[in-house]
Amino acid sequence: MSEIPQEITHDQHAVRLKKLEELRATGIDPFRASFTPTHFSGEALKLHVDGQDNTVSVAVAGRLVVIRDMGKSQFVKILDQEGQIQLYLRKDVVGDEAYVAFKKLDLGDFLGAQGTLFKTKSGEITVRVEKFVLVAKALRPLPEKWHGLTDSEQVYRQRYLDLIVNPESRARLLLRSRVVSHIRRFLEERKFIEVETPVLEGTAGGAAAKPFVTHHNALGTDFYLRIATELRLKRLLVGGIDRVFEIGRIFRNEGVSRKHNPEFTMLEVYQAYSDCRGMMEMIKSMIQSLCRDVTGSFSVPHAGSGQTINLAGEWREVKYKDLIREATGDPDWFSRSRAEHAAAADKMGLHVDPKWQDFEITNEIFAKKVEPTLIQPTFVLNLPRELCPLAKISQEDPTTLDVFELTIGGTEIAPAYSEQNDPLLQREMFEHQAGEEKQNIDQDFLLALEHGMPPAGGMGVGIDRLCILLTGAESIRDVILFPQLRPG
RNA sequence: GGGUCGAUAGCUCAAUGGUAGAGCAGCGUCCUUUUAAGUCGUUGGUUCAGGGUUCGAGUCCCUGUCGACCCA
Repeated sequence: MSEIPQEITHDQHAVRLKKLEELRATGIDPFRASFTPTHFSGEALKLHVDGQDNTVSVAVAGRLVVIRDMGKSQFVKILDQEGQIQLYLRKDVVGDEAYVAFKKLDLGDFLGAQGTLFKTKSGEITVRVEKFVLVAKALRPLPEKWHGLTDSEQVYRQRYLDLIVNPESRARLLLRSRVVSHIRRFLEERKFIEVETPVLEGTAGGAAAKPFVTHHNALGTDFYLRIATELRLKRLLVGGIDRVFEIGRIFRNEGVSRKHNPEFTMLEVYQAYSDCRGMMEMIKSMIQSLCRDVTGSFSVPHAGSGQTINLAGEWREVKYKDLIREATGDPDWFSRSRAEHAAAADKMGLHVDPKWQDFEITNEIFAKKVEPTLIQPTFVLNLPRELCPLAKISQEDPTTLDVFELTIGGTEIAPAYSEQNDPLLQREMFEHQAGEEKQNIDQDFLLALEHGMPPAGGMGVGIDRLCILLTGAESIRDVILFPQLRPG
């Protein structure tokens, strides 16, 4: 797109500036008017009693988004936080002078209006305006009313316009706030305590990801922006906070795509005396309560597959190794050599990096051939032990971990572990990490573990991805108010 | 990082290499229950930027900027 105009660049802007000057010439400062609404639009609409027109008086305020001028009367609509409400103005009610002033208003202006509620012929509850005031002038026009704003760049860069003219965007982004709020209440009811831990860290641990680096001038030190909150929250388990969570912004210095924003929001929850199983119950209850209380539906469309995701009832549980055996059609997959795995992966059309270790080849098959097919909610259990150094080893199969990955719509929504609390084993797991992706070792975290950490279940939930799932959005950018773009 | 596609009026979109248009918005008119209100008239363009080809470029070529999608 072209640059956002800063100067007077078109006639509509010039016309509005002229109107502003005219207002000021008559002693009105359209940016200093005071007005106190009594109700939001949604509240006002509920006050009308059927069959009793013009008995309830309200004062509402909002942005003028529709004008239907009918000569000596007008129907207009204003938009506030709760949505639109229609206003009806008559020349014989407000008076000649005020009516002329009203006609000079522009779409986009903020308006305060006081009047009584009635129902129109076609059944719309409307405010019959007695008094109004221009509370803030808009100097630039709104996007087109029917198509709204479709230019994706402008939608993201000028989100305020998107919110004004695209009701579906507005609903989707506001739903996110309700999701987060609901999660807080859900966890608080279960006696979890919300904390805030540092974004700036000396060691970026808790995950394998490239961090952003920044510099602290006074301390003369580089810091990393956190890539997970895990190691801080586990220190709090050590410190005696048995049920703890953080809904925190995480930063990863990696690609930007439909599924990735460099900063995103993750819920991490840790519960002492619980485990991976406990986390399974919790995530299922959490998501199902969101369906019940926030979105109002247990089924969501999945754009990629055309399927409908059903979040109700019990969710499938399946072991990682079984999924791999199924995908490769090889019941003895895990007793074969790296060379055989590489050949098989190649045959499946996958690119195999020669540097990869054996488990990384298998995991590529999982990522490319298995995960995308897991549309309905699926707990993938017993991941190979190389994949995460922070989880407990499974007792039934010591080559695997006591963990799950909840996958819905072909995307990982929440990984969870029975947390490793053996400090010696933890150190060993860190030091013997395999493969390309290695976590940094946080020595103070190991020291904390040596003081003793209760057994615990822990889980990370990608809030952005959860919102994509719940809203049927096609991109992470559609659930983030201001997604990252190249500076324009 | 690589590939494909895109950028034209405030917005949404047209325009065989040959005079840049429409709808909405704006401006002016008519209309006192409209629902994308309707009616009559009308203003508005550095076609993303910079080069090139051509008698002639919104259109073809090159470079760049920004975006979308796919791949790594």
